[in-house]
Formats: sequence, structure tokens, C-alpha cells
Amino acid sequence: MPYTPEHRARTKKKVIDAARKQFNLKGFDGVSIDQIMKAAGLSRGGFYHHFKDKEQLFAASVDSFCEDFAKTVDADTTLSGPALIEAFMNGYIDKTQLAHDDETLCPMIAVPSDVSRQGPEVKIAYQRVLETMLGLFQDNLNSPSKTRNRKVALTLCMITVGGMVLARAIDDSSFQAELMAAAREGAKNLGLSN
Amino acid sequence: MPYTPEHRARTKKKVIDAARKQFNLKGFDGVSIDQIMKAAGLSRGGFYHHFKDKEQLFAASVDSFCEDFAKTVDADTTLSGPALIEAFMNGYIDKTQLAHDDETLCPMIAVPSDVSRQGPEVKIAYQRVLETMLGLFQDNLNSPSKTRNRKVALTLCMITVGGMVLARAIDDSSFQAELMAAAREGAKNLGLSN
DNA sequence: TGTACATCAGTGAACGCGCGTTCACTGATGTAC
DNA sequence: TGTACATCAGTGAACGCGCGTTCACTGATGTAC
Repeated sequence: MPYTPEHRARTKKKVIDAARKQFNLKGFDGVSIDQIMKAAGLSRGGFYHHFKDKEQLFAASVDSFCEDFAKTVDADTTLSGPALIEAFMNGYIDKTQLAHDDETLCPMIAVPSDVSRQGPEVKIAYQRVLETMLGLFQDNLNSPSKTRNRKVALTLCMITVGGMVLARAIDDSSFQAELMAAAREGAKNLGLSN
Repeated sequence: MPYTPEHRARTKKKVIDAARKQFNLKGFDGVSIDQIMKAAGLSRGGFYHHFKDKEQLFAASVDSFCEDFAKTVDADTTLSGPALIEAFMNGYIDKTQLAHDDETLCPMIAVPSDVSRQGPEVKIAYQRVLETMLGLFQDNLNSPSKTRNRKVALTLCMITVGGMVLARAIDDSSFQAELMAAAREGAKNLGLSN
């Protein structure tokens, strides 16, 4: 058995990491396999040793974000309740704001339209990211009604994602800033009044 | 002067209408100029008599939706205030829900990621659509504070667009339904409590 | 009223290019002896 | 310990294809006389 399984896994991860950045930046159709493999320091041909096709890589890249995302969410144990929600939301929005040519952007915000045109594998990966965010909100809302908490958590997800998606699709930077601010505030009000 | 200006305008409109459907369905990169021209009953070569390039057609197709959208918004004079907001929101969400292979879908929901990768012309058209929806909400909220009304209106836009965008990017139809319902309810609460 | 003409909307072949995917191969590696 | 070998990760040329755009043209039309 030449090469260790770890070597193979490491290479695969390099490809996924390169793909994640590029897909977020340019969309599914905006990047070629050639570009991704080059960015990963490999050549075109090796791609199909690791992935069935381009779509499977896209799904893997969304899943890879989800893993990191879940880790970040679990890592912050110093806060809880509405304070955690607010801190998380601010961090998430800040990251988006800075991410003009950034690669750490959340795929929920960078590629929702691309995902909506893909098959189940990609959509399921996307849903996992959404459920990660949703879970964080749901678990840190303080209403005694679980139903109520879930509804508010859903609304928080919609405000966050909707606000950032809209902000990125317009050209007017002061309107962008207004959207970001309204997302922060709207979310804060909802989280606290709950 | 051969052909009337009206003839030219009518042809251009046919191309824009065909483009709007297809862009919404398959995204900017998912449709070719050839396909659009064929759908409009024309041949490839004539395209550049009407548009500078593909991006300009994309902008025109978003603008074309905006015109129709503004007309719909102005047309409904039987309702006003929160009742109008609720009625509008329900209609908008219903349309999205039915629009699996539909062409009347709002570009705010169908193509935000595509728009975020385009130049200013397209983004400005997108912003006009957003401002149309925002204006409807803002003008029908009853708080005496205009600032407050604008903030709530922004949040309503984020919930509506965010909810629909998320619903279209996942595969689980019961989760989809939950998102749609939460968008309706979240929006209603916000509109009424205001 | 009838006709010659200029205009330009519309045609379709052609351009160069990059795409996703396949494939015959090369060569680095861990294992067996 | 040293070597021959089998495995398979990685290479890069090649495939067929469709893309956005250009261009020489055709032919339907409104206008001038």
C-alpha cells in the first residue's frame, strides 16, 4: 500500500479548502476544476481520484465549512443565552462585512442561489450549515416554550442571512451599512424581547 | 427609416422577457445567449443589436421585473396599512412556493448570489427591486417614528428574502414549509406589534 | 399611385477559448522477502 | 538490511462541446420622388 491513507486525506483536504475559497468568491460556475487544482498545488488530472464530479466537490466544500462552523459554535463556552447570540451575530456580520474578497465567508451567504440549482447532496450540506446556526439560536433563547424558541430562532436565521445576502447584492455602500445595522438591531430586539 | 421604433422596442422586450425567465431558473452562467434568443424566437446574431453584452441584458431583465413589481404594488388600492403588508407578503410567499419551475419568481430570491458577482449596473437594478419592496412596507407601517418604520421595513425585507432564499437552498420539504410559515408569522408579528 | 433606395433588424457561419471529463502514463511509496 | 515489486496518487495531453462575441450578409420596411 503506497502512500498512507493520511497522505490521501491531506491532499483531499487541500483540494476542498481551495475549492471553498473559490466557490465562495466566484460561484459554482465561475471556477474551473483546473483553477481549483492549481490553487491546491496539484494538476488537473488528479481530481477524479478524489471526487466523482464537480458537484460532489461543491457539496464537500459546504460540508467542510459546516465542520469549522460547528467547532466555532461549540468553542465559545464563556457566554450563553441572549449574550451569546448577540456576540455570535456580531462576529458573523463583522466577518461578512470584511469579506469582500475573503474566503472565510459563510456559504449560506455567498452561494445560496448556486445551491438552489444543485442536486440533493449539495442542498443537504447547505441545510446542515443552517441547522448549525439555528441550533445555536434555539438553545440560547430563554422562553419556556420550545416552539416559541424555534420560531424566533428561525426568524433570527432569516434576518441574518437575508440581511447579508441583500447587502452583498447592492452597490450602494451606505445602504449596505444600513442593512447590516438593521440586521444587528432587529436580531437584538428579537432575542432580548423573547 | 425601416421598421418602426415600436417594432424594435417590441423585439427587445421579447428578448428581455425570455431572459428573465431563464436567468431566474438557471442563473446568469446557466443560460446562454443562444438559448435566450431561441426562446425569444430569434437567432443568436441579432443579440448585439440590442445589448452591449450579456451582463447588460441581465441588468435589463432585473429592471423589467422591477417595473412589473412596482405596478403590482401600486395597483392594490383597496387595502392599506398592516393589512396591505400582510396581504402583499402572503402573495409574495405563495408565488415563491409555487415557483419551482416558474418564471414569475422575484430575482431578489432567485439570483442574489449571481447579482453579487456582477458589476454596478446589475446591482443597481437589484437595489431598485429591494427599494420597491422596502417602500411598500415603510409606507404602510403605522408608527409615528419614520426611523422606526424604516428599520422595521428593512427587517421585513430581510425576513422575506432570507426566508425564501433559505427555503430554496434546502432539500427537505417539511423544513421548507416551516421556513415559509415562520417568515409569514415573523413578519406578521413585526408588522402588527409596531 | 408606383418605384427605387437607404436603413438597419435579423441571420447564421465563424472565431478563439475554456470547460468538465477521460485516459494512458509515470513515479513515489510501503510491504514482502 | 537491502531490493524487487505492486499499488495508486498524481500528471498532462486529448476529447468533444458549448460558450460569448464578431462579422459579412440578406431582406423587410418606411420614405422620397
